[in-house]
Amino acid sequence: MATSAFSRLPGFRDFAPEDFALRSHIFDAWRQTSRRYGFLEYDGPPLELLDLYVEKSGEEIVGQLYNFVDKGDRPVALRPEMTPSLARILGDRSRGMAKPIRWFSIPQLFRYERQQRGRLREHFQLNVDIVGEASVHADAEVVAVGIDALRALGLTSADFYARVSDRRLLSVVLGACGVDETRLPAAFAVVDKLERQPRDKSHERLMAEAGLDADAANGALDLFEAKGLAAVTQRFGHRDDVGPALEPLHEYVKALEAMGLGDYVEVDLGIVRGLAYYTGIVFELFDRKGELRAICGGGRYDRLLELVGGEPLPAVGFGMGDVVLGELLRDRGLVPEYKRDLDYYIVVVSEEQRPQALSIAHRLREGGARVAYSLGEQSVGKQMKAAQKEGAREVLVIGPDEVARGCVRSRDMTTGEERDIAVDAL
RNA sequence: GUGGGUGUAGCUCAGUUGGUUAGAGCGCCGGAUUGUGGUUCCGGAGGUCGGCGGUUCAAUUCCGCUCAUCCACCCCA
Repeated sequence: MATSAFSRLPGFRDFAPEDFALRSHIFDAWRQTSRRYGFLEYDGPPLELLDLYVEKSGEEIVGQLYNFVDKGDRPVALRPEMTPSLARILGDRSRGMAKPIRWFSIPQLFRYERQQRGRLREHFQLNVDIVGEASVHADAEVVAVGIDALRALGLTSADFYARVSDRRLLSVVLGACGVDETRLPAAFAVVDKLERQPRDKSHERLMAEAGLDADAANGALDLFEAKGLAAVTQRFGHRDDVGPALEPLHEYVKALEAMGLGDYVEVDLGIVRGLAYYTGIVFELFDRKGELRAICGGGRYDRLLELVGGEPLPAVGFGMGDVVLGELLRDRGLVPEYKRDLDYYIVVVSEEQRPQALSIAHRLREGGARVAYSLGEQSVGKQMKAAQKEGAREVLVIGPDEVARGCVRSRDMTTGEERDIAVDAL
């Protein structure tokens, strides 16, 4: 493979028109869906102070950031996610804003990691957030946007589904299983890994890291493998701590069912999500075949705004990346065929007619039409070929005869039909 | 960051058990067709066989390193 002296940085993409078409297709669906729910679009700078990320995720995340010291000696980083920026932006102005705040954004995000399928060093992510509303209906609304954004791209419940959990419920269930409060973070980490490691390994870790005995660990694993809320309700529903903690998820699922999105939702307490700032219901969208990484992930983060120095406001949101989504659309044959599209191609028979051709082209363009013509001197046959390649729907031929008669010869490129059109009628 | 697979034309891939000028299809450019596209036919351009080094009379082929890419791990925004 011939490599130019300036190769593309690993994990970064070029978007030639064919690639850009898919990107636009995805962005259009994201924007239209978000707006249908009343969300407003915003953006922030791609470069932020490093501390914004260290603050909420801890020092260790720095290893995955594109960070450097700028010329003003400020430690800065390319944004790896949007939520901290959102929290910062709102921190400055949320006090004066009507609640709930419904905002969305499509930022390009960066992370310095080894790339793999569905995971690059740069991607675009739809971020949808509701700030200032603690009701579970905000949680339901947000996940509904995520589901509908995918439906807008032609995906159905046969292609993907949401797995939802609630960290508060998970905490009390683990407590009921016998996990000591101080061991909860460790237990969360084991639960997060449940699907990616064999059961006996999880069992071992629950004992070693979460402090459970063999029976308790088995009981907990049975509970998580059962999915759904039934097993938890049956076993712990009567308890004062677990019983009430089941309510939010029940209401959440009921709301989504009322929207007609019940087929898309499955309760699965094994969904934890890595980020430390989530405080309540969390969810991830996966392809049904389980071939790809999570398409989307989010949840409630009621303390983040305060943490970043803003007004204490409850919040819920998600991020949906364009990379995994693009893979899924490709796999399901849902990428629209790329085709060039032009309203008119003007064929100039000889150079004497070029001024008339330019005049017509300009008039048509002012009317909003997409118009092109050969920029060099070429045979009519060549120009026809070019018109075909550029996807022209109609060709306007202008030669000495046409000029003499004050018309152009129009050819419909689909039917091949030709007719004269008076120049004034264009 | 760790381990493994892969790397031949713009794209998808043949091929070379180490031996003169490395091939196909698609795409691109030109011609048949100097006032009419799609089809067809003919022709052409395009490759330091990812890079560097080693072994050899000879390396695209074997070896080492490196880079890129893919998979698993790690991590997950």
